[in-house]
Amino acid sequence: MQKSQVTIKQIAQELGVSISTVSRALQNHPRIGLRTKEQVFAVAKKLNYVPNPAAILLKKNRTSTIGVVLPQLAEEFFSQAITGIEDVISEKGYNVVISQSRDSLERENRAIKSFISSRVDGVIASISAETTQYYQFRELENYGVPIVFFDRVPKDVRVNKVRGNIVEAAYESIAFLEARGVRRIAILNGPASLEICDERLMGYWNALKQLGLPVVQQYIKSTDLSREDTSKKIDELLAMEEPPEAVLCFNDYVALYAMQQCKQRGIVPNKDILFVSFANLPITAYLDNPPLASVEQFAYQMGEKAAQLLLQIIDAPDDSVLEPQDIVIDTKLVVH
Amino acid sequence: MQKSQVTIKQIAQELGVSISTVSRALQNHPRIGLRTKEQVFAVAKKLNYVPNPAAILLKKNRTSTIGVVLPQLAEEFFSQAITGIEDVISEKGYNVVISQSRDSLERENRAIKSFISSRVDGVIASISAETTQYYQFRELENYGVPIVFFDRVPKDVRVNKVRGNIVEAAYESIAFLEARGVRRIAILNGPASLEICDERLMGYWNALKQLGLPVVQQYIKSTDLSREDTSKKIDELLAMEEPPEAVLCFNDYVALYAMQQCKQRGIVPNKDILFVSFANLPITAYLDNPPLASVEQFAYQMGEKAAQLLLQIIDAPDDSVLEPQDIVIDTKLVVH
DNA sequence: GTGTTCTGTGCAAACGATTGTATCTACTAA
DNA sequence: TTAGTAGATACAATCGTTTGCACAGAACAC
Repeated sequence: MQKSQVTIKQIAQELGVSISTVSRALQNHPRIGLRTKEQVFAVAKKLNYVPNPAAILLKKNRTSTIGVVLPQLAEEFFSQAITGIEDVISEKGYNVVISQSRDSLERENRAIKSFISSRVDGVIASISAETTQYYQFRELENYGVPIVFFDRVPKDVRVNKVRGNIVEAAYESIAFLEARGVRRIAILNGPASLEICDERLMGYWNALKQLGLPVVQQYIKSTDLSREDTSKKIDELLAMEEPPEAVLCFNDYVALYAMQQCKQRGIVPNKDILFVSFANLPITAYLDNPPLASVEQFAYQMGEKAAQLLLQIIDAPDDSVLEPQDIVIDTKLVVH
Repeated sequence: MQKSQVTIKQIAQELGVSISTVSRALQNHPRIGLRTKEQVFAVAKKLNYVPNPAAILLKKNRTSTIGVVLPQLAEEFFSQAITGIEDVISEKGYNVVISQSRDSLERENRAIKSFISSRVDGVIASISAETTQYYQFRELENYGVPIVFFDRVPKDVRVNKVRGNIVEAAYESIAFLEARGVRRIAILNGPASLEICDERLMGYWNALKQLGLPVVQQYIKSTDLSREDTSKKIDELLAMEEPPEAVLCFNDYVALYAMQQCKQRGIVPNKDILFVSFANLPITAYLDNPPLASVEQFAYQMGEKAAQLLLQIIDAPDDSVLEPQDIVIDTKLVVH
């Protein structure tokens, strides 16, 4: 039943040439004659030859596999990004190994360890909500595995990043609300360890100042992205003496959690209190009462860019020193 | 910067023993003395030794990698299933390579080819909407790669399957509607090539007969799962002289497409026409007007079972002949 | 006829681990 | 004392492929 492994040895035997000739022929080596090449290809096809990746890896030290670690696939943003990555990478003959951290540092570390032992050629990562230190990623670098971060990129470190223009998007969101006459605006941000949270805050801040809106310290909340924490924080906002008229949320999930909590408190979202968020998930199109507006971050494109950058680094000659790149992708505020 | 690969050879040198001793020590071979073992482990740890998977594969012909091909990760059902698969499989030291077919036969075939050339130890698949023939999967079997299908399993073939109890779920859904006094019930099914579509139809059919509900040929529609086709089919139903009072949909996405189309036609879903569907996606919890009820299919559990079955087959001794298994997981109708 | 330059091919040593068999030492039992 | 045995380790072949080097023959110029 089981096909015995076809090797170049068998091809060589069948043709009465040596295995080195076969190997070179299959690689289109210029020193091999045209006729020989044709014969080799014909026999290879006939025998259904599939090169053994292990042997190639052993010689070339390349797995043609890249590892991706991200919070969770169930978030459409990430599954779209994966699709972008896959499209770019599979075109170049690479495979993708995916691991979900589910926002747990421990899972993230496990994934990285597994990437090291399976010898991936590179890693694309979007860090977990718990991640504040990067020694585990440094470990990858020690093994010479290049890394590109996307969306949830670490701050403070010189690394390759692909991310949305969050500062501007946040600014734009606030301006959008201000144009509607809203003045008291809160922010339900994510964990402070993420650079993209700083950026949201910065855009928020800038906008408040430049547009002359009131800056209230208690309007600024950060959550660990869980439903529970989000509910708690929105409750705090609602309980204030002067609650905000609008909330800028870290992403659509946070907005949905918060909006549900509002409903439970008898407050009608987007009427009594307005919501604007990030991600612009396709599912929001099916909501009767989606966030007023959401920042489209072009996840697919981000995945593509990250993959392209990674491949570029992998393909760079070993002695070339590459400066870490910081690619910023423009976002777009979509009004629902 | 780049750590040179640490090999057992270096460990051997450091200790002044032979590489075979090191190899056996690392595998806890009984023939190696306790003291030697301890020393080997200590040095391995010190040098940060990571075994080279290629070399092991070359000898043992095992990649410790399994391939998963499914329609799309963005569907929460599938990302949940992946999570179940990952949890089971990573515990046994396996990796997962994921490929999305996006319901295209060509992409599915490409994924399988790539699985063959990367020598995965096994494959878990949920077939694309376009798939009607299975020769590409047979190809995998030719190479001795075991396959387990889940949810979207092929029909007519003797293969390993893990699937929901769809016949019963469909029956139950119809009974649920009948109990509410509904009599004219249509079905918006998926492509006929999928066994799970047959089963939906069978359950639907059985229920209509046993409950004495009218059987109308034009009430039975099948779609290719796309938004366009779904809109077209629901339009046909709405345009009938005696349109159905309720529609049983292939899954929540189909239901959402259909419901949106209804709205466009000025018909209020779940009031003018009722919807019941499959999948019970978490996102429906955020809808103001979700399908009236949805069949929970326990995707995570399905993924787990599929992974367990696959590992069991992989671990079975080569000469053992295994009967294909058909594992059925109970579903549950969740009323919203 | 001798050297030079191509072209086309083969030999054999890697890559890093596993594993059957051989070897060496020390100890026990007769 | 000596054969026998068990324990600990080493040797070397092997997995499938790549690749530097060697080599053979043909074509060409002088």
